[in-house]
Amino acid sequence: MTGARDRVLDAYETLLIGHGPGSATLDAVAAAAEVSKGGLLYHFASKDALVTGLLDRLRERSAADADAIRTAPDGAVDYYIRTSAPGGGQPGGVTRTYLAVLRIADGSETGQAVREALAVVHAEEYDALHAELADPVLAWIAQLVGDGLYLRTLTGTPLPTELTVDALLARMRRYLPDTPAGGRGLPEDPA
Amino acid sequence: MTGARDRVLDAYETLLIGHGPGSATLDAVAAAAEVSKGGLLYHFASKDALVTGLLDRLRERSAADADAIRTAPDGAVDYYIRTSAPGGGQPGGVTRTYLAVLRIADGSETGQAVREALAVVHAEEYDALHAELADPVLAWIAQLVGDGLYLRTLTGTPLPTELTVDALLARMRRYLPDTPAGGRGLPEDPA
DNA sequence: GTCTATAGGGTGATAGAC
DNA sequence: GTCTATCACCCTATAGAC
Repeated sequence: MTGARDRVLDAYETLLIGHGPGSATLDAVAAAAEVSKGGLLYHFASKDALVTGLLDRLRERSAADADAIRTAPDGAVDYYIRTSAPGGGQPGGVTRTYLAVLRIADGSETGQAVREALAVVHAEEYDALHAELADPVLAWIAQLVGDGLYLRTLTGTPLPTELTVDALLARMRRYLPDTPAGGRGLPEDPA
Repeated sequence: MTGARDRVLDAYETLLIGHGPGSATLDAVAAAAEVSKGGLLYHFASKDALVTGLLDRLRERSAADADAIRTAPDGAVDYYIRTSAPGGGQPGGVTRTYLAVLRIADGSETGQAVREALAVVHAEEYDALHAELADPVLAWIAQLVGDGLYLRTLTGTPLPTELTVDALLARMRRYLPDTPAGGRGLPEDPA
């Protein structure tokens, strides 16, 4: 049985991703986490505290993910693109938390803290990609492609049917100086 | 003096982009548009109608922008990337409307209509890029890079200081089959 | 056409029992 | 630690004056 605190954060993430910030009320979060509203407010004294808790989780997971990017067996770009694509995130990984936090990055007062946390995540991702790619512009392009995929997930727009992440990666690999050996048997790029 | 209807939509966009959907209440929109709440509700009978009005504007502007992409003097990619970068959108252009609509793309009932409108925009952009680039995967990469820049604008994350849109475009141009002649005197890529 | 006033529903937060 | 009950507030939408 996982702790109530984590269940609450999981529920908050799920509601933010699936139904947006307007539906992620304290009542709805408590219900989804199977806690009473009072129980929720025992763990997180206010809605701001709930947001702060989610940001803390984001920072933890982002740091762990930066390591995962650096040590990914098929290379940083492969890992980053795959985890950015719709459905690519693991439960418990950064991706879900990141997508949830994106939805509360508004211009409000607490939104400021959210944006600062996101800036840190972006910088960590970039550094991890840069560590493998050396070329700053190339690292940036790789990150932007991944971020574009995040935006697709965010809006729920399906990927064009004739385009696959494998094809995307195969093409990007062409532009990269030299990714670590082997690979996972990607299809050859037909173009 | 522009019509009240357009002023209301402008104000709604501004609030969505600057302070998020939670702050874009009818009161706030009316105040920002310098109309009374009753006056606002005369033009848009409900909040849903306001959203619908914004989606209509998005569709109009997206169609116009797809043409602009196709006829851009420095090429489709140049145009798309530049208008996607933070600060690249013109007032009255798609970019602002698009960024505003992104914020209301939740999983609610009206959110469904929002997501469908966004899917149309994405498809139109892709087709316009594809028309110039021929290669589908390349068109997709160009679009994703632009979308990554949108995500940066959305979260307010500043671009890494050593990275400029000009450098990004110079590098991407290398990968493109052959962009229309001339260009705007872009700096040579130092790498 | 544009406004004021108000009804009705929902949200965040507190108090206090167990 | 977790729950129920309740308050004060804000938001959407309507009714009706001008």
